[in-house]
Amino acid sequence: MKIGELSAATGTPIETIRYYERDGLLPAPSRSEGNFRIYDETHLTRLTFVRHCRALDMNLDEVRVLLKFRDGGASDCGEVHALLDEHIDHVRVRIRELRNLDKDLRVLREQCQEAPAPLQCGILNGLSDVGRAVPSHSASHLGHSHKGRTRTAK
Amino acid sequence: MKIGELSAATGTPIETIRYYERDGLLPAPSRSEGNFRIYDETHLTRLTFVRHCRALDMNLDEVRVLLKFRDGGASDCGEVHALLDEHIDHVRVRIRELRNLDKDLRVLREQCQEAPAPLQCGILNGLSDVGRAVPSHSASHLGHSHKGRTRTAK
DNA sequence: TGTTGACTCTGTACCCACTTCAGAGTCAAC
DNA sequence: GTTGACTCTGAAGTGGGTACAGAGTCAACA
Repeated sequence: MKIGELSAATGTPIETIRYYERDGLLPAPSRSEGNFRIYDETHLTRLTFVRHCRALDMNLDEVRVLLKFRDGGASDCGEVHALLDEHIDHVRVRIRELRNLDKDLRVLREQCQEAPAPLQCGILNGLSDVGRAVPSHSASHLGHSHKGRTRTAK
Repeated sequence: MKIGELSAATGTPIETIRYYERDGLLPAPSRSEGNFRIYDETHLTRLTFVRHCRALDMNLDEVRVLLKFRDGGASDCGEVHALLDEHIDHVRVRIRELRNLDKDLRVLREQCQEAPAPLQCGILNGLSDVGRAVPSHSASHLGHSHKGRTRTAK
């Protein structure tokens, strides 16, 4: 299987596959005479595993840990459960943060329902207000609500 | 006001203030004889504005747009409303995504309640399953649930 | 006056998880 | 033999900062 086929089979951009190889998540495959990467079933399964983890928003370090367990690095899977539970906590914390954010944004939005001159706009003035405390909802170890990623395949 | 005072007054790391200046979000302030940056009230207000926007999870491009309106770049603030409404949509989409993620993670977690050998662990096997579709909840333009940021001040 | 220590300066590199690009090589089909 | 799709490597860019190194500034205290 060449890289394009693996890409299509897993919905992973080719560049990402090569990146995973450089990063040690995928073992370097054998090569054809013309130096093309040739993958087998084990690569397909492993890449699928990685992509499932990523789709569940795990970072690559977490994926690395799970891969180690998958490769037989532990006698039971208690640590797998712990990692997953912690990850679930991360996600829930982030949901709470974003809900608070949503509330703040709604309050801000209501400060200017009409469309007056910007100088009178309650939104812009609200954002400039030095006295008002900055809401700290997004101060956790969790990431943004912006910036695209995980564009499935090409 | 020197940069350390501005940092304390707004809860913004010094390096971030210099970064905003480089990035054009804050105008270059005047300098003291010893080449220290000297800020006034307008810098304080502007930086506060930027930090409020960031606390609401807007990206710097959105902040730039709002700053332009704030600087008098529009006759009414309809566009401010539009930007805010769109941002609120972003946040809500991300909340929905994360809820779906949470559901998927709970399902996965239930596939292995005991702690058997990793080879029998339903979680690891579930993640490896090539047949199972990768859930595409996080395929939007929105970001991660991981990776820390916005550490308020120092 | 000298020295300490807190503060500030510039410039560069690093973080994550990719993505994009340039320029070259490979290969099957026509 | 040529076309065009595919693949290769290596380097640089993305966002929004963070983390240095090494040098300079400055007020306070002895």
